[in-house]
Amino acid sequence: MSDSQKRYHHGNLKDALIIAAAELIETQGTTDFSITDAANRAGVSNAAPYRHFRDKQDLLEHVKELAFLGLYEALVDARTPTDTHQDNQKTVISLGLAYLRFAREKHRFFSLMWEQLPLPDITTTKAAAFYVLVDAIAEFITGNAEETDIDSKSLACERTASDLGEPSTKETRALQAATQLWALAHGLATLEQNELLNRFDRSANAEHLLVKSAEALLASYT
Amino acid sequence: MSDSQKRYHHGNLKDALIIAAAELIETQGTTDFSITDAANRAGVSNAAPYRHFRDKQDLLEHVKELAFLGLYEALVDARTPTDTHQDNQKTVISLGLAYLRFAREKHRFFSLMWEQLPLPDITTTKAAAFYVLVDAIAEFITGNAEETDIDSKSLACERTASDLGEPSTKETRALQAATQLWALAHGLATLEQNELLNRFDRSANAEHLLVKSAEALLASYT
DNA sequence: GTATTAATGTAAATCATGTTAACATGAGAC
DNA sequence: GTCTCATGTTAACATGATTTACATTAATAC
Repeated sequence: MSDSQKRYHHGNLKDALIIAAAELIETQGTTDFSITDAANRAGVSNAAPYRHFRDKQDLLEHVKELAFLGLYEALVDARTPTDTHQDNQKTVISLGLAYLRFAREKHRFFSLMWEQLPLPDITTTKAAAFYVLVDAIAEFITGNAEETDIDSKSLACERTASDLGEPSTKETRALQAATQLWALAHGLATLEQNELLNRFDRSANAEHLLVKSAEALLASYT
Repeated sequence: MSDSQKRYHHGNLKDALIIAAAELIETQGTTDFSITDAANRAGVSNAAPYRHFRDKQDLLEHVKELAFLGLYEALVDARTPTDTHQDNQKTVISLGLAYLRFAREKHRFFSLMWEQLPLPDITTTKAAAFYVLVDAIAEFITGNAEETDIDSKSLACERTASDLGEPSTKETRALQAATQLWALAHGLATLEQNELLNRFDRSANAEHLLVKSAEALLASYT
């Protein structure tokens, strides 16, 4: 009982439940899990979760938030220091590849992230992940690496829509391009998971298609 | 009791249940429905569905198949007779726009279609819908309208992977381009539903982004 | 036509699970 | 130390999926 001695109060049950739920989703093939299982895994009774979450959906939202954090981190890790315009393009593409990799390796999470209807408010981490891509593309368009402290993992999402006011034309173009790239990567990942990718053409390959498409799209911004 | 007199046997319960489930999904905002509700709506007891479906998941698969049929039809309807190469590009784009429209108007279905894990086998209608796009792009690439009876709604999917053998280079390119376009449209639709599209740039617009992207992508095939 | 059989429906029971209510415990404020 | 609130527990309860035993009808054989 060195560490796992039963205390009446867990101490950090909320996070433990989120992690337990995430593990269950990853372990069992499905995006569905039972409150009871998650509670047991966290070592508490099946009613305890209701002290921390309104209902199951609420817990699920927190798992989703965690998933978006994972995506955000995967994208941040994929960024590479850039010097030249050519490197900037490489960075953008490597973000796209990281997106594909994330969708493949965490495909249960990836499904979950887009499963339910839009919440009233966009999640913080969702915006943050999006902005990683926007920033990279903005640098590509600007054509120089006037970096925004590329190493820090601090959430880039402090910058919300209201902060922006009217976005500059250059920023608008970056947003537009980022949306196109995200859509592309997202679609490729989804098609791959649904086996529409190499069903008819065995040689089809998400990475190759992404690079080819990204080049074509970015070319229209040069 | 002109028509709705209670007979012990329903007559066409299987289809009735699929439709009932589809209606429930559309009516209630959620992709979740209860077997009981579907059964009641079809006028039978809650156990009757099990004569026609292994379990709820099985019924859901059939609803999904119906949804893909709807997509297929939406795409077929969006095709336009083509004469010139320019028209061929318009057809491709109009297919993309139809995809966006479908996702918007039937968004519960659209979510459902991509929700679960890949089935062991691709659904027939999924392949058919995909081939509508492939055909249009093949015509675009070929540069002439050597139509494949454009009016018939007969499922284009008779042609399966095994029929294809080694696809020709031209066919491979069409498949590749179709995949890119589908991915793009799918991603844009998903981002729109998740409100990532115009969150930061109010002027962002799925249709506009699709046209712009499609032009850039198709340009790389000319 | 009538008997047999398979298909299809019902009612009732079971089981899992989300959710709530009433009560218990313990940590920190005073 | 006592009070109080946050946090857990146990014991219902409700919903809904699924199964079992039985009922009804359609189809088929004769």
